[in-house]
Amino acid sequence: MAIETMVTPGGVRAVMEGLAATYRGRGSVELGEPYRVLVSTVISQRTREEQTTAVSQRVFARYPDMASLAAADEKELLVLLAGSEYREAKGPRLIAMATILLEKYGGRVPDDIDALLALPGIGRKTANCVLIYAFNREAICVDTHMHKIANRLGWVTTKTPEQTEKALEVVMPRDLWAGSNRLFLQHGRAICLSGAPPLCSRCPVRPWCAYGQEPTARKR
DNA sequence: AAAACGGGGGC
DNA sequence: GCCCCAGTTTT
Repeated sequence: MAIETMVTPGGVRAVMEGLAATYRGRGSVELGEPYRVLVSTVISQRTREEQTTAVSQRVFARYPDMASLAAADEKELLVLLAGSEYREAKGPRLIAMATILLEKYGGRVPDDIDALLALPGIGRKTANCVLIYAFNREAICVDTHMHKIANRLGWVTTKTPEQTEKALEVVMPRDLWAGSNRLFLQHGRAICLSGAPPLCSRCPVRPWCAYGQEPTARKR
């Protein structure tokens, strides 16, 4: 019979501190220029970090601002996007997005969740990332790693990332929101793997984890 | 809520 | 060749 562990803000903080002590950045948030944050975050969708960085550098070198991206040739952009997943959808959406922002917002990135969500190619994950890294806002950006790990820890029992976002808003102390995504991303890549069994024996927060208590790892 | 979308890189 | 991967959109 597993020990029932109530999830509390204090318990969440303990785990977050364990992750912060382990991973790069320590849970701090590095801000960036809004245009670059927006575009690189779209590029990062379903794409590994190394490829995101490489592709973003190429795109920024060719399209340094909103106006140049709005005026981009689609074929040319598609070539630069090689290495980013779903590039054939992202290319046209990036141009459409930049065009809208140029016409309706003077080329600025809106500091508003609903305005961001209304843009083509922008969902909850990307919109919250932009609020956090471009505007230093307190938001929770739930990607697949965060969704998976929050469920494994036993913090939430949710089916969708949006449900996870809402549930975490309740149990996670607000000062930890913005930096949480980076920590969970690194943890998910290094230890708390998606497919194969997670590497629980090397996990810095195993003592607090529901999944880590199970005698035999099973998929979840 | 589940399926479609769709390709580069690592093994 | 096979499988995985910082989601978004459509059914």
